[in-house]
Amino acid sequence: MTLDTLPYVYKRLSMSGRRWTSRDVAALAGVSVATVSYVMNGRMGDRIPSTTRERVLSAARQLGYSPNRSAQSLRRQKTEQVCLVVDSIGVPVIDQLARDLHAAADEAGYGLITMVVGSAERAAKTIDLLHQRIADGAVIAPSNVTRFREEDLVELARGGLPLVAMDNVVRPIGFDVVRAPERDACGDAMDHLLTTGHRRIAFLGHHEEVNDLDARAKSERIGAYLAALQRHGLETDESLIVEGADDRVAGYRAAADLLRRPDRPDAIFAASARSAISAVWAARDAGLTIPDDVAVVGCGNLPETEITRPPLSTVGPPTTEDFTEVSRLLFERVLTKEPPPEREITNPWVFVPRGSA
Amino acid sequence: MTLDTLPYVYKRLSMSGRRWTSRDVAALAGVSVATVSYVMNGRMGDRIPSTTRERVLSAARQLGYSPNRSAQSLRRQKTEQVCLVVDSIGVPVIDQLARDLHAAADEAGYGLITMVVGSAERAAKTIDLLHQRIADGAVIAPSNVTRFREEDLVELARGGLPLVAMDNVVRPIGFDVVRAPERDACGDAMDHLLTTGHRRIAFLGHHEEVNDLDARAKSERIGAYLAALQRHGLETDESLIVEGADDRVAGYRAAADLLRRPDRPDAIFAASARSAISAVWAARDAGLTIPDDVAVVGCGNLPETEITRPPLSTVGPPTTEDFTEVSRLLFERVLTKEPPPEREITNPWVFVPRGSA
DNA sequence: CTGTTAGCGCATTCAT
DNA sequence: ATGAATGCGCTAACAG
Repeated sequence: MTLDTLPYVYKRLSMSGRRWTSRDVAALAGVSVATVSYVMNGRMGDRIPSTTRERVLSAARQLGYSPNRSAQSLRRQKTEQVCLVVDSIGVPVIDQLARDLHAAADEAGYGLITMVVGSAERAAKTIDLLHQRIADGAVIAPSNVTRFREEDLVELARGGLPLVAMDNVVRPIGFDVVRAPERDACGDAMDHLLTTGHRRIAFLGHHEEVNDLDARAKSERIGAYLAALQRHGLETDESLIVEGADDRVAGYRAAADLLRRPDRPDAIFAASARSAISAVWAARDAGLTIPDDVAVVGCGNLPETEITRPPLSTVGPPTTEDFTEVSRLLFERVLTKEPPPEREITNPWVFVPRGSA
Repeated sequence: MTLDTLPYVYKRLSMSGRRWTSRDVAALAGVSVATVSYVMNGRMGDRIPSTTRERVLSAARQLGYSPNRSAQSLRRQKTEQVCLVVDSIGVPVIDQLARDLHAAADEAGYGLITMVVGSAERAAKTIDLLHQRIADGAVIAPSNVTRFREEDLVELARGGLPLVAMDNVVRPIGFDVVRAPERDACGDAMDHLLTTGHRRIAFLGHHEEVNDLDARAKSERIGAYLAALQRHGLETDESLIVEGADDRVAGYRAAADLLRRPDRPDAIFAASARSAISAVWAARDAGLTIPDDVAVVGCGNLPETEITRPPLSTVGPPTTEDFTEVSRLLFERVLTKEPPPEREITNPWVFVPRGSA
């Protein structure tokens, strides 16, 4: 039976943009929808004779049929998708996370959808979508811009959504938490700078953490910076703290401005690796020697730290970033019937001196 | 009526991880599911008395109810999500695209899901998901790694999926196409290099385009490079063509290697802006002067081009990258009943000399 | 103003 | 080995 022999109604429908359903395939193949379902899902192994199977497959191919995902999800009570929630893309560490999670999803036969949450508004919307079961599980990734409230995550988990949060603040209540002890490692780096004689240390920060007092208190990086100054009996010079200097261009401009000043800093502590790299360039462009004239330290362990001159000293995971563990936690939750106990993992963060400080 | 007064069955269900449905809310509020639906969707404006509305809302809040997205999508025949298909994240131009599309989606009340397609396998899977109507429309973004076949896009569009493809090859058959005439602009840049006396021009390329002959023929950037050499009567020196040198680290290493050679190139044409920036660094680290010792040109107009020394000459859109047009095209298709005619837009690409060449 | 009802497209028991 | 029937959770006619 070919398309030409179809009743009129089908031809009409094919024109009207309506998509084919399993019923259409069944009709064309001369079988019932159940059989179509069996064949499409490869169920019932050999219980369907290959002639029938072929007939169905051919009918499906002819119509360009593919099962409707919404209907499937509704019926199966799962979407076979997991969701990665990040607050911005283009940050190298996020890219790595996406790659690792993607690999795990592929292996489990799951899809990965990424939601970029750049504002509180979109954060709320994303929480909502997660409640609506747009995915079978989610990784909530580190947030410099937006922070998710613990209670929202708890509620999500209570609703049965497998969840892994990468966060240093929220407690693991019904979900897993992966932490990175940034504060101590940043403190080590600051100690290093201070014990090697640096007294005017500038801070290149993210957006909100510098001016929003509440955020500043919570941000481990600027928190460690401020605490270290205090610990060593130094006053903080607010003019050395720059807001929104976490990307490459802003970082370069901020560093260049700082280094042009007569009372220029003798060290720069950058909250991102990208701005630290830019600071290295700004210093070199200003004719300064690193680390003698100005020392530079960044946060985050990018491969790029090894192609700067001198190599960039950073605070971060001891080796390269790796999120296979996070992915494992998520899929353990997603794939098992009974949810595992809440887990709390702390990944190492250390100060890695490489030459720029 | 509070949770305490619920029949036993409900309490049990609340423990078993089953999620509440509109029926549960209706029961708790003492109304019908229709009313719940009306209230939840804000339909029937004032036709629902506020007392009833409040009762429903309160019941929903009490149960932590939110409508099941799969059921909603199935019933409404739309997901209210659009999909951005990219081949990798972490590429600045993609980030901008995501931002612009996100803005448009927000405005239309749509969600944006991003699918990262790093391999042919995942490309096939993504096409499949699109067929399964995981979204109401999609933007297929420029692909250095994976290229989508025209026939796949055509089939998708024939199925009624609003589609915008950013591609220089596929024809707009049932969908819109946005092009960037990279070839001519790259040719201009090469002409500039060649007419200013450069004879040994290296090429830093993406992965496949260098070694896969078919891909090389299709890639506009290396194509323009090769054509320009030929046009000016120069032989191509394969040892000056480097594969997989499109990211920052690989670009740096490749450029450093090239510049260390006794027969080092007198110019570097990079297929990405990131590798061009790395090439600038490599040249400076090698003690070479740009553009006198070695000229550098990149592809793609990043803000960063203006913080290199000297500023990076690039091939790309005349101003900064902007994808509001792409977003507009998509949502015009998504939001209108009758699909607009196929549109084919060509965005300008030019050679912008800035100092490095 | 609100309840009843009929599907949306699919997977799955239960018959045969 | 296959078909008929049921319902996943929701929306939207239609009735009242």
